[in-house]
Amino acid sequence: MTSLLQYFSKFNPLSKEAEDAIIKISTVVKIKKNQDLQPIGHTCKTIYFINKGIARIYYYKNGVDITESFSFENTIIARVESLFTGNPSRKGIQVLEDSEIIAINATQLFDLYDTYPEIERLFRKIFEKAYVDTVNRMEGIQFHTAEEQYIALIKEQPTLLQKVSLKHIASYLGITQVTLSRIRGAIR
Amino acid sequence: MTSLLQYFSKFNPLSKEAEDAIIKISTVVKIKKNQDLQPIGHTCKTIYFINKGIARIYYYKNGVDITESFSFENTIIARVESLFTGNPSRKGIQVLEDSEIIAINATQLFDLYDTYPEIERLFRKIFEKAYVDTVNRMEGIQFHTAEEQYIALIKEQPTLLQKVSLKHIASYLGITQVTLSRIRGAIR
DNA sequence: AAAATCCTTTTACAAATGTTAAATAATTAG
DNA sequence: CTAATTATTTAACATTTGTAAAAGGATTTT
Repeated sequence: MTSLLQYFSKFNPLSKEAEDAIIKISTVVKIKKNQDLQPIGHTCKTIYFINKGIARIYYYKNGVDITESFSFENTIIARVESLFTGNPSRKGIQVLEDSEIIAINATQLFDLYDTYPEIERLFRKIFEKAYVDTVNRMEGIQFHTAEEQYIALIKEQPTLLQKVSLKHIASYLGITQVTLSRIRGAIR
Repeated sequence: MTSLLQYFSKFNPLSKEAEDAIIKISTVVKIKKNQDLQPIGHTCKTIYFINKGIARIYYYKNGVDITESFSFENTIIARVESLFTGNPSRKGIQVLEDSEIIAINATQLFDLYDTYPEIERLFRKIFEKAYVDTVNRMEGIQFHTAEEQYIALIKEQPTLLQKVSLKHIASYLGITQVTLSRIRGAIR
């Protein structure tokens, strides 16, 4: 759990009691490549922290597998559109290599907010940052070409290319595999 | 300020003292059509609530005016990618008709978080909802055609069409005016 | 090691969108 | 009210992206 506490301390340092309270509602999960951490259709009541590995949020659009986002080591992953609304999610979380994940029980976490304002503040800040990242990514999607985005992606996340299949990267960029292949060809 | 307090109460009812504390750091602004509420380049230190009117967040991409989002009566508008990071924003907020806006001083608001955990909770919930809306909109942008989005837009926000020029709607949808005209022609 | 499966690239063609310019419609300013 | 400006539509053509199918690589399974 050290990496998790270290991650937290970057947002909002916690008292020992608050740290312990979070650890008490968290479990470590080991999960094999290509397995679902959470299946499509369930209501999200867990916030995950990736200790080791890579995960993606995905869903099906007209029968086609779409990757909504990737998450890397030492980051949080959650389907917020279910977590914050209580609605079942049409999205699943899948692990793309053998991974070690910390699962934080969100129901119990939200209860802790009443006792520990510092925990509420911590997660407020964590999700504010995630919100900002999402706004910035939306700008990318909407107003940059697929080629610009692909170039930015391999610059900012070079490991992604080695670990994730191109079809997932293509759907993440909102284009087909064929178009991504063409872009790769054009760059060379 | 009644409408603002009513808006708050839907997220997290406040004590009288907390309400007063927020009112104390808020001012009412009247602003004429097409004026900037906040210009491009400034660091966002204000959260706006639209009492009356319509506003949009916009910026320039290769010299072209792009609408990132619209906001309607009885909603909050803020450039979160500046508000939460302290970075200057490349985006501006413009009003699209004569409007009445409540401006909440964000610096002072964030200070209130220490004294009033209920206020911190209120804005946590407000921005959690905004985050969810953004995630859902991103899904729309990336995986629905412009025509699907336009049809959804006029269904969900029929007033938009009467009040906003088509070029703003086009850039909001990530397409050119010409393409939007074709879509409108095809629907008829 | 061979067979089977999955991933990636390539090709040919179709469909959608962008660009530029002109024509028409609507709105604003004097 | 008219002129000027701005907004919207239409047209012709170029470019991009999608679709479907096939071929070539790579990886996994038996």
